[in-house]
Amino acid sequence: MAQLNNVTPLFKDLAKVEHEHNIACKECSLYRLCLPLGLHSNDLAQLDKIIKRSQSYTRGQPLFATDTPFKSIFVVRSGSFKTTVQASDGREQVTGFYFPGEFIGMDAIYEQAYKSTAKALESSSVCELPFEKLQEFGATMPQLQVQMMSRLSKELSGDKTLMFLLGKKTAEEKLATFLLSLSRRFQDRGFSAREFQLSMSRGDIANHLGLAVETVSRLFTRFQDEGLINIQGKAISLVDSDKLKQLCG
Amino acid sequence: MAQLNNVTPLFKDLAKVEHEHNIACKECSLYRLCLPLGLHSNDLAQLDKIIKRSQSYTRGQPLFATDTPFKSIFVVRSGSFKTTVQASDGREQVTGFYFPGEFIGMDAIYEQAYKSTAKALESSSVCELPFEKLQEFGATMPQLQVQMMSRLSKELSGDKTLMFLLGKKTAEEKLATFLLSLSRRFQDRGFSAREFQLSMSRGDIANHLGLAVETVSRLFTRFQDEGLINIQGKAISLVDSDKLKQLCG
DNA sequence: AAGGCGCATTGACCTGGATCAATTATCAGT
DNA sequence: ACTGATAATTGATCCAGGTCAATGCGCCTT
Repeated sequence: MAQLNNVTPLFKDLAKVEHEHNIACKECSLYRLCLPLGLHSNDLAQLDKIIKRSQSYTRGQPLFATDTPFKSIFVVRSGSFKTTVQASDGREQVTGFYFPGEFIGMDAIYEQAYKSTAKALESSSVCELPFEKLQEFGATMPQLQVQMMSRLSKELSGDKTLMFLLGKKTAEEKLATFLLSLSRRFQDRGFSAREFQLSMSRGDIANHLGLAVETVSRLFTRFQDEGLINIQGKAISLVDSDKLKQLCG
Repeated sequence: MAQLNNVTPLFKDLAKVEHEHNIACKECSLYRLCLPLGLHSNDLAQLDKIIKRSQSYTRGQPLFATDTPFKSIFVVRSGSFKTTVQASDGREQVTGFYFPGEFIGMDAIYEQAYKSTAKALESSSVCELPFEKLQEFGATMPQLQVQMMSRLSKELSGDKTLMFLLGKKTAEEKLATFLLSLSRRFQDRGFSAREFQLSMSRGDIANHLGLAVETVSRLFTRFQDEGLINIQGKAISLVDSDKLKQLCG
């Protein structure tokens, strides 16, 4: 329950020590989730040199904006981010939420410009990977290229799943799926799969799932009434994740 | 109007000559849309050797099925394909349509298994790129890796756009956007942006856009009544693409 | 040319979730 | 501790687009 009331930024503790210091990749607590995985240690040392480490962002601060030139890919170090695409009429779609070890900005490689906006959801930090350097290194480190492609492919695969969710699932299924996806990601990062903080607003969740805020709010209440979850503000606890799993469709 | 009544497979003529012969990449009419773009000619010759060329598929025939091991990426040579993701309850989402020069199967790299199904929409052919070989070559041809990443990134970027469409657009906006996207792709391939054949069924279109078949059918009729398009079966002609552009939102 | 089958169209009706509106929490800043 | 702003909840109503049902149209097969 202590964790439920913990209002410090998500994952802060995970990278607490490293946050202020320029710790090397191989000492980083995110190592096994991150890009360098599988590199030889001399290659890793090389990579280490080009990474701009632990840049900090506060809640709402943009990591990059739409239509700015592409320079770097970012890896979340601590905290969390959201990405959105906008239409000229102001409508926008939250295309993803990003947690430590996840990559942001890969969809900009082709156009050589960011086609989305990334914003911090809380106090967060990233490692910046200058893409040009990454390419240079790739020439001598095929393993790095494989890793990069693998990452791109993973996001692609996730996007297809999201397309299914947006196109075919009901509101209930959407929200259940979303909660379990978060749960799994928290678990992968060594946190409780049962209790965590939602760093994004109800509005962000609704937008991401193609729903209205009111619908999300009502569903949270209903899920709680039905004993599936326990939610209080940003603190959520998955009481019956089996039932939740069934609701995913 | 002749083209409207042309019932031969889409793009057949584009790759007609090459279709039966094992023509080299640099002689291929799709060259400027395809992977080898930007490779040095000796690298290209190498690549040429590993490509399994012009395999043919008939309407409805699967290129690969969900959960089969990942071996190759495919490039459409002629005709067209659709990809779908399925849920256990039978629901499925058409995640994309693919035309000559476009890549299929890139979302399988990470999982090392296809997580979607690809089916030919008409008589079609592909070039198969064995991924393992592609990786080997990548070690000595950084340019190839860049191309691959660029491709992956392009699809990623397209998927985000599709997410916006699925999550935020009205039925009318969805269909208008879809038609113009097709139009642009036909144009890129040297065909008329105004008149073309829809190789996919109304059902496929509806599914892809997160709509019911009936809605798509009604919209086609309405667009025609309003003088925006001319449609007769699979043959469509964009009469007022400016107005159509306005409808995209 | 007749029958059959899948696809497409059209009409009538219904509903899940959006929208509108009114409170009520929550929280950041002083 | 107070306060204004922003986010979240809850209720009432509405409508875009889904569902159901009937019919029409190619197109293939014999």
